[in-house]
Amino acid sequence: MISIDLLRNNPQIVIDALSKRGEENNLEDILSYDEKRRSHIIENDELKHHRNEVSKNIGQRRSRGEDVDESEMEVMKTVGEKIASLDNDIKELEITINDLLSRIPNLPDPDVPVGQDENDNPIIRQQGEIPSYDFELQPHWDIGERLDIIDLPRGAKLSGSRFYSLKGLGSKLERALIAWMLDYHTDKHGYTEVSVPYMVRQDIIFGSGNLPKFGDNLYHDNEDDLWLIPTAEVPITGLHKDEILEAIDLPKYYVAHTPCFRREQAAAGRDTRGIKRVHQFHKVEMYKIVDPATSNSELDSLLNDAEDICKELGLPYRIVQLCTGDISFVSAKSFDIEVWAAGCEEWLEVSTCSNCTDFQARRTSLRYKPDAKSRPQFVHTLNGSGLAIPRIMIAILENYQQENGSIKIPEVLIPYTGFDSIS
RNA sequence: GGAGAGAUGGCUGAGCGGUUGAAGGCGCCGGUCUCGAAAACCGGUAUAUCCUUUUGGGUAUCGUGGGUUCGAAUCCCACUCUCUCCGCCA
Repeated sequence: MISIDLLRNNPQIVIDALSKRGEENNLEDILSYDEKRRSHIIENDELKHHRNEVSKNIGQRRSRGEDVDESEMEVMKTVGEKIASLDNDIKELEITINDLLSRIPNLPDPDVPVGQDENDNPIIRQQGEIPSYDFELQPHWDIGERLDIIDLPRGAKLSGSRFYSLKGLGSKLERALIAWMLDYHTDKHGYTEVSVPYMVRQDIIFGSGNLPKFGDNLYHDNEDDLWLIPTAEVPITGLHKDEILEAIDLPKYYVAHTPCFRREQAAAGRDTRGIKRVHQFHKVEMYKIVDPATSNSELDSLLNDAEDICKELGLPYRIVQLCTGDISFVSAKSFDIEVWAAGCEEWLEVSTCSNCTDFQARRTSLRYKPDAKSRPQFVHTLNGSGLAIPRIMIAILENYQQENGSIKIPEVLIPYTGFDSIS
């Protein structure tokens, strides 16, 4: 949610920032509803003030045993009716304003390169050489079938297309990756591990910015009105909803493993083979709640934390900055990490690290007091995958192929897998 | 799923329908005292929103949403959540 104050006082700043994202919004409507709302509040507050005075006075006279004229109360009854009707108008205006405001994306950071779509995303740096192989490489879906560790047909039998099943050492590899990543971020990077529900209430998923605009991409349980999380970012954002933190509580670093559920309606027909784009996958997610002044440097360190995982696994990767047209709805500034998958010969997005500034904090009402005397301020929140498991599995399977058809396990994982190759 | 109890400020805990934004206690902040500290004493200590914006003032908020009333923390209804017991269950 962007700040209504900013929109009121500096509409041009908002318009310019949004136009860099290629967004057109009916900001004039919001401003006129806002003006109407405020004028109603002024009128209503005066009426309420009047009513409070008269009622208090009636009470005082009653307690002194004086008579109170019935007609006086008749007059106040009509005042009460007027107040009720204004209350109602104001509430409706606020719902309208809130709904319009909640559909406006975050404003991009001034540093973010201006562009239309992913084709305008600059590559910031590349780490590691793309290895060359003197034998023919297989894509992961062939490897997985040949080694009997990924079972796509049976995954589909259970749940339909874009679901997969793992088996044997494939399952163990998945489990090892999750455990290792969690340990790495908690031990080496100072994150606190949290376990959170995978289904959340509507207000929680609104807070992270996935509703109202992106409900199509989510699974929803009608029976109990709960939403399956598309990422751990959603419940972690909600963890401190409606709280006012102390300055010494910041920064908070959280890491969580959860499954992620995505309907991927918009991606129909894309990436249909293998486990690159699926409806349910595991992910280790990093999350930061920070002092607003520090959020961009916190983004750099978040990105480094995610990169460390790629480095430790020995996977070549590159950092791509998302341009204004490609950053997500909630983000002010984002970097993607893409690892090289040697078998299908493409760069796979395994993490997006984002500074969401105060956008989610506003939606979820998450504030802090800079010091004991000052008023509460919104914190900044950041999130990034650390990392998405299936795509990392793809990269490991494809990049660590050996000439004899086996897969070598990266050194750091062996204590977790208990084996050093899959054959 | 059944039965019962409860929800008040950072915490604890009062609150006959009428100066109750809310007693008392604890905590926290500032001050007095002190060489310093503790103790004691004095003062302050919620959030949102609107108007003025230096100061200040109005309104709303006692789980949430409705209702009764000139006036609701207090009465009525619905819902949510927490706790206890029974049942079921990984």
